[in-house]
Amino acid sequence: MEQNVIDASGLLAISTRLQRLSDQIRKDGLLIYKAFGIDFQPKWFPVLYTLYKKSTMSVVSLSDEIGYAHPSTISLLKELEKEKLIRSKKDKVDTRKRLVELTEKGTALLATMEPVWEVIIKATADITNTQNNLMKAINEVEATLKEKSFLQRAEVYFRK
Amino acid sequence: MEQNVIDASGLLAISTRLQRLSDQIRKDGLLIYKAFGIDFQPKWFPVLYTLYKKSTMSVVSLSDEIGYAHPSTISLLKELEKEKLIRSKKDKVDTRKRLVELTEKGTALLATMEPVWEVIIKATADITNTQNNLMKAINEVEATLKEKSFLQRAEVYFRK
DNA sequence: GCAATATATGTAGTTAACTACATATATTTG
DNA sequence: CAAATATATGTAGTTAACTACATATATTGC
Repeated sequence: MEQNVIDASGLLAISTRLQRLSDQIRKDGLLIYKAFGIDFQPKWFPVLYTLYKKSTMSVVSLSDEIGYAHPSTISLLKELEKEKLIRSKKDKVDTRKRLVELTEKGTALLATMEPVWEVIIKATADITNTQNNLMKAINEVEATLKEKSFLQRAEVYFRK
Repeated sequence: MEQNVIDASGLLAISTRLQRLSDQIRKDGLLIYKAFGIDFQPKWFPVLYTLYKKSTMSVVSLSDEIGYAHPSTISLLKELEKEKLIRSKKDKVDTRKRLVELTEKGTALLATMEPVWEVIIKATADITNTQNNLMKAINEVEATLKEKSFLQRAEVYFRK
């Protein structure tokens, strides 16, 4: 059981570790879509999946839903528009808003992806089905952080 | 218990979730160092901490240790050299190698950081001390992935 | 002991998120 | 109802990692 210095530093490097794992999973995700012959980038997933489930949304509500800053969403939408997977129109009631939806091509693509998602879900269940479940741990940590931020918690120990 | 579409997609979005959490923790980390009046960026942590523990290392072995691609390490080292926190010299045995070590300033900085780490360790223990322990979950998942990659696992379900 | 291969370092350019700022429209308030 | 404030979208520039490629030195194998 060799261990590197960063692992040994335990909790200190948690952010680094999370990022590394995220990266690894994303890259494998790309390979899986390729293996299925589907022209799809994992980074598109949050936007497309949300539109698939909610049909029409404004830019900001979409950003909130997927947890991205709105400029990130805008640049994804530009890319998806170029791919003709989504389109948008003005909201007639609130003209500030731009309403985004899947095109027929987009809907069709997502339909072909459903079986791939099933495979991904199974493979991910596979890897997270350990003593401490990663998805559950993330959910729990995010809930804990919502209650009281990391900084606020640190401040308590700081004063002691 | 409101839930957004991405959360509801469960395992599919795991990479996105990991990244978001990593970012949040990193930002709070930066605030904590600031609160302690320490001029330090969380991204420096892996390199500096490893040098603190191992004294002298080559660029590639350092990269392996912290799990980064070597160009990432090189650019961190450049930055740290500008800050006069590290220095480097040629290996006399293998002249390809550049040996990196902390300067006195670097060592001094890290010494002042030890109490901050304690606070960070406590605060992180706080947030990860949930039913499913995040650090343990990460360790377990990484070990599982080392055995057999995500793609290889997906391929098994693909064939079924 | 030289040719082929492997390893170490470095540079250039990419990526996918971010923050800060700008502008247009809606909503609220005195 | 006009001024002040809030919200929605968009642009520009930054960041922190990456991959691909280039070069120099070391090691291996015939």
